[in-house]
Amino acid sequence: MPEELSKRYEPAEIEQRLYAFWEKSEFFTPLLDPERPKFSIVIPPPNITGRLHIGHALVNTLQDILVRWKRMSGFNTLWLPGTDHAGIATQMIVDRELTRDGISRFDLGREKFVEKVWEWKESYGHQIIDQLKRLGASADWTRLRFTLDEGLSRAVRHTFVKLYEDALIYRGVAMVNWCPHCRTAISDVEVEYEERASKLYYIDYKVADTDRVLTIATTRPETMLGDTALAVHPDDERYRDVIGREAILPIANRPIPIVADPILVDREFGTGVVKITPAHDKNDYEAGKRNDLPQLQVIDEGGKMNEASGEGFAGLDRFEARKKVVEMLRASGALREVKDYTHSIGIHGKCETVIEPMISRQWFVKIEPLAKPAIEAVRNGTIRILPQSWEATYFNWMENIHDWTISRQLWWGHRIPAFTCANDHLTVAVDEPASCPECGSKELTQETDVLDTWFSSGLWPFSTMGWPDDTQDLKIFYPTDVLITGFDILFFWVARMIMFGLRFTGEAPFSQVFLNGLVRDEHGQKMSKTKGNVIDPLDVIDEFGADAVRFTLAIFASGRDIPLAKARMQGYAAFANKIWNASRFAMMHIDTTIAAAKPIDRDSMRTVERWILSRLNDTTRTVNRSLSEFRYDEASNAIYQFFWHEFCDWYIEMVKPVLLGRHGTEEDQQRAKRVLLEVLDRSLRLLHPFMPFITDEIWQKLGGHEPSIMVSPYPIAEEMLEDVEAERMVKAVKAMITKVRDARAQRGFTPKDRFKLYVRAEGRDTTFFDAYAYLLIDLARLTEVVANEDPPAGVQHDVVEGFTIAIEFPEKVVTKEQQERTERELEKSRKELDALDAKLVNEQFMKNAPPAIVKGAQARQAELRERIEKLMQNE
RNA sequence: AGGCCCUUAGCUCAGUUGGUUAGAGCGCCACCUUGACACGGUGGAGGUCAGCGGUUCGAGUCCGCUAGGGCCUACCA
Repeated sequence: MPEELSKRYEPAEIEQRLYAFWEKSEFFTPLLDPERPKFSIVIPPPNITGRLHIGHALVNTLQDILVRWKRMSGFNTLWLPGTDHAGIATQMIVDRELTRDGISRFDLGREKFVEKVWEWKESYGHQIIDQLKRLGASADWTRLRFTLDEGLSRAVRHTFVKLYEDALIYRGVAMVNWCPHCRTAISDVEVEYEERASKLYYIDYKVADTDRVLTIATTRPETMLGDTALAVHPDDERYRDVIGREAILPIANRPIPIVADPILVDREFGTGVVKITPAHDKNDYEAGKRNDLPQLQVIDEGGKMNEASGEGFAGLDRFEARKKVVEMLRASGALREVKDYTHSIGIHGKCETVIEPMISRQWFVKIEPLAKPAIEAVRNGTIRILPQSWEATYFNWMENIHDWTISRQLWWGHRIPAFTCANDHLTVAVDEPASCPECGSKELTQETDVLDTWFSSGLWPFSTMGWPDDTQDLKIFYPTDVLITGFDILFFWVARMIMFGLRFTGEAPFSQVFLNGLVRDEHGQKMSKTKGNVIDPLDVIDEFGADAVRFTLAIFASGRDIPLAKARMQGYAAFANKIWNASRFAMMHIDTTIAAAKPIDRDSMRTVERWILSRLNDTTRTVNRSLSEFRYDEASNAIYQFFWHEFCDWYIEMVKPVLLGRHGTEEDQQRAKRVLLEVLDRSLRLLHPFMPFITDEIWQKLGGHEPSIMVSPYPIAEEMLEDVEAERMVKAVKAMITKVRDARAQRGFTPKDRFKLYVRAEGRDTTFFDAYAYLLIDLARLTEVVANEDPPAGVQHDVVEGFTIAIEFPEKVVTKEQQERTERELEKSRKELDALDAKLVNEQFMKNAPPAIVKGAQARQAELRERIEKLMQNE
């Protein structure tokens, strides 16, 4: 006998207790059994600096649903969790803490600082993991990894050395994206472009030894201090005569050459003359190399003007310098014009600082040889990216990919395993060599730069399993099956994992990638603190329960962006309560446990029982199919509709007369209890991946074979449970009941008022009425149901699902609204019939349409004719 | 500039390979404290599927154009 439940579902206590139970029971840890079919997935490692936001909640809910589904479906399932050291972000946080204490990291020195960051990590780095647990994430915490762990660090060094030996990593001087705030180089993908309102300054440059003046346009006048040439298009008639001459750089009064460059200069744009600053602009850098121009750096690593920028400028911030340059130009009359101008500028996403292009010595990955097989893997279907439209984006990026700047001038991260000896010989090795292999020098210094964080996360699917060692985990769980992550890190992370995975393990690290959309607010706006529309997952878990939050995220997750509203969570919290109460009702009647229940004798079942099992079966099929296609929305919606609107609204109501002893035999009641338990049990198991807490709480009380629903088998659809006849019959009964309720309401009667119903079902077995009259009486609240008998004159007829029905109301109270509605319905039916009539005499239709469609149309035609006829009799 | 996506009920969205009467949640209106649940029940209103054209026996669904919106990529001074 199951225990009783409280009247309302209270998630807080239950969630905590159950999660502890699951974890203690080691349900999250798979077996080391290579014989069993496996399912594996790795978490997109959240930054240790992170606090669970709604995006994390989404991506981890989606993973957990998949993982719980697969685990219950018999797969030896591993969800491998971990965190990312997040180089810049973490360093910034600890930096800020130091600033608060009045010191800088430079006061501490590198070693002490890194120690400090580790301390910070120990104190705060697990916060996000605890928060994932609140969501119900069933990851195997015994395998928790961190990108800076010794094991993963070794994998990183190993990779670096391999790539270096294969000449795919090189050190070189090039123009990179430099963040003056973080004082480090960053890669192309880390630069975000923003449209900003700015100014376009037109500046006059005098041509030496002539009267000519050339006007150039620039958005960055301060960089003119580093100009080393002007450029025009070689075919531009206007400027042909000045090519090869010199221009005088205003302010600095320096002569600079005027060169011809067809690549840099667009004749149509601006004045057709361009200033060239090879040290502070990507295009100019290239143009400088083409034209053999000197590179004059005028801005330093902190974004301040340096000595070379000239007297009065050195030490000035680049934006201050801009103002000063403009002032001076204006004063000297060289500033011809200033126009408003909107253009996109590069920003460092982490700190919002405007990127300064700089020439510096960095480490790079030669990416093309890695990209090629990665493109091929997606092209030939080894890896599928879903929704598929992302594949185009992937190809577009991979085919135009640039070398990857992997060195960072930070202290927190994987220090590049490159060593330079006193004689300047470079050695790259996994472990620090005792002496220089070339000259034997013992004076070795390690490269101070660290690696881009994404370099280590790019190895995540296999570094976390123990690579480069040949471990059990790798043998059993690699490659993984699916990767679920946000589309915003397709380039940062997914592409790099594919490249590294193929290169180092010879296998694609996963066969499917599901990219989920962005969580937005209810009006499709991006969530942001300034807009005040941020939904904090921890708050809503407190408010509505983790199950409701998960379900809300799931029911929207089709791969598109998710418009999230608290109202929806409230709705699904209500759903949880509905589940709770339906179970409560069931438990009031069920007198056995799942484990002790006898198998159902299917032959003895009545139509409504066959119907609900048929519906459940269909739902089961939909859920399994949808989940295999990442259609979380479809899957969750199917269960929701089934549970609430078929099981609760209809089946429970239909079974009440039997359960409460108003109808049927003792045997009927026993069977009804058994079916009720069966449907509840299977529904809960279907629901479990979406709503793990409430389902387990109830299910454990129902006494299953296993200690928890999460280790019980997931339902699969069975062919034999489909029952077309039962579905048709119940559909008709439901329609009749609805019709009666509607007619009653339209006439202004309340549910207490009971009437007599006449049903005409020509040619049907009258046992139908013996079997179902009680349902009509009970659910439609009738006095009696009379079969195949004419009602007294004046009683109105209607036709429902092939049955003619008539309700005997005490008097003909037909309101105006009622009359109008009937007329509207009649009109609609006539229109539809006209269209059908036309269709069915159309030879083309009869010839081309499939027989089932034609048959359907004919049946509909017959029904409409009868309905119109009956409705007209009423008038 | 190139690419991708979107436009269906008041709001937010589903709608499989074209096929009977276009659905859901919330919101709205009316009624109901019926022995699981008022976080509930019952019934109802509400849509020329952005517009135009085409293919087809048949188009929300396929094709083209137009309008509006979003996203991504790109070195436009």
